[in-house]
Amino acid sequence: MKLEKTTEPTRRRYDDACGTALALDLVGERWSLLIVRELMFGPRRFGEVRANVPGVSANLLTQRLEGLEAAGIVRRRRLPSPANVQVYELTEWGLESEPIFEAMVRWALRSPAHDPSLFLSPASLMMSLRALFDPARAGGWTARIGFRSSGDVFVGTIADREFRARREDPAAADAVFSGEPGKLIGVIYGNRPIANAEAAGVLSVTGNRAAAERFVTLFPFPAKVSG
Amino acid sequence: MKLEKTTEPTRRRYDDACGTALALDLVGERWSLLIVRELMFGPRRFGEVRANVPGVSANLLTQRLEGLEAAGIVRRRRLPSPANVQVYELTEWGLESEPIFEAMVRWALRSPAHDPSLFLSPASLMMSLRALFDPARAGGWTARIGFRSSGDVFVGTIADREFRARREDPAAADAVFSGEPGKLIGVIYGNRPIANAEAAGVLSVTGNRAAAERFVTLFPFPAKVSG
DNA sequence: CTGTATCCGTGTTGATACTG
DNA sequence: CAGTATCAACACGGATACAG
Repeated sequence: MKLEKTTEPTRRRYDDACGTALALDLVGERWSLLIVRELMFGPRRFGEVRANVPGVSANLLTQRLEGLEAAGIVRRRRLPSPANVQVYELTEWGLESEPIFEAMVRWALRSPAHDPSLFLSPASLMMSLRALFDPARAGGWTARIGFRSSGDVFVGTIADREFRARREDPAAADAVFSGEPGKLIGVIYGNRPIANAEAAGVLSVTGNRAAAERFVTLFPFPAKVSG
Repeated sequence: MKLEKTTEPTRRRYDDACGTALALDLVGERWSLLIVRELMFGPRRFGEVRANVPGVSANLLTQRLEGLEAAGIVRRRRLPSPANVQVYELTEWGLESEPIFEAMVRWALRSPAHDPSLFLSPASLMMSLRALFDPARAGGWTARIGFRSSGDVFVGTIADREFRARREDPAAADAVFSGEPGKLIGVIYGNRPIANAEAAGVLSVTGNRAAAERFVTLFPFPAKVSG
C-alpha cells in the first residue's frame, strides 16, 4: 500500500499572472489543443477523438478530457435514449478558444517545416478553411458548401463576409466536395484546378460546379517565410 | 553497444498536417511561448529573459532558445562594439506570432482560475494591453503613453484605432506610468481610479493626467465565465 | 555576468495489455 | 467501444560545476 496521491501531487503550472501563461496552464499540455480542435464543430465520442488525433494514447486522452472538463472547457454528456452514448463537447467558453486556432494556423503554415502529406483530420480541414478565409475575396457572395470527408460531413456557409462550418448533412448544399481532407485542402492550398484532382480520382464535386470553383479561391495560402 | 543520440533521439512531434499541430511542434514545448513573449517588444539578453519567465532553469532556457533559433523564430545577435553582448531577438516571422498571444490572453482571462496576484513581467503587461485594447473606445484619439516598470521602459502609442508598444525612453510621452506591472494592470483590469493606487503608493503618474485617465479606460476586461 | 554542460530524483509520456 | 493498469523511456527542474 502506498500513499494516496489525491489527483495532483505537484501539478506543473506556470505561476504567472500573464494571460498567455494561464492559457498554457489550461490547454498547454501535450494533446489538449488537438483534442479541443476535434470538438470544435460539435460533440464527439471518445473513439472519434482518438481516431482523429494521431498518436494520442487512450490513457492520455482520458486524462486530458478530465483536465479539460475540470477547467470548464469540455463538458461530458450522455445522448438521450436511442443513442444513449457518452459524448464530449465544448462549453460556450471552450468554443471561444477558436481565435487561438485561427492565429496558430495562419502563423504556422508559413513555416517551411509544414508537411501537407501528413494525416489531416476532417476537423483540421474545416479549421484551416476558417483560418485562411479571406472576407474581401468573398465580397457579398452567399453559398452553402458541403463536405464528405473520411466519413465525416460538414456544411460550410459563406454569408456576410464570414465563413462558418458545422457538422450537418450536406445534401442541401449548393455544391458538395467529397474526398480525403488532405486532398481537399491540397486543391485549395495549391490553388490547383478541381478538374485535375477529379481526373486523379482523389476528389469529386457534385452540385453547382461554378460555386465550387469560386469557393476554392477564397482561401489564400500564406507565403512561406524566406528561410 | 548503443546508438549515438546525435541530439534528438526521438523528438516528440505531432505527425499532423494541421496548422495547429505544426504550431505546437514549433512553440508548444514548455516555456517556449513565454520566452517568445519576452522577446516580443525587442531584443533581450539571456538573463533578462530568465528573470522574467519565473521558474525556467538555465539549461531549459538554453535548449528552448536553440530550438526556437533552429525553427527560424528567434535569431541570436551580438550587439556592436561598446555593448558587445549577445542578445536574442525575434525574426520577422517570429514577430508575426503576436496574434496567437492576443487570442490566448483574451480567452484565458475569462477563466475563474486567473490569479492577478502572481508575478507579471513588464512584457506581459504590454501584451495584455495589446490584447484588451478596444479600437472603438479609442475613437480618433492619438497619444503616447510611457511606462516605467521593474527597470523596463516602454512607450505605447495610440493612433488610428491601434495600440502599439515598443521599448523606448518614455521621457517624451504625454503621460508616464511608473510602478510594478501587477499594480499597473490592476488599475486597468479593475477600472479603479488612478488616484487610489497613487495614494496607496504603488503607482505614480507624471505628465498629462487627463491623458492617463483616458488611457486606462481603453482596455475592457473580459467577463468571467459563469462557472 | 552570460551562458553551457553535467548529474540526479521525480513526474510525465507512450506502448501494450487488459477489463467491463 | 470506452476506458484502466502497468511499466520503460524520456523530459523536467534543481543543483552544481565550469568556461569566456
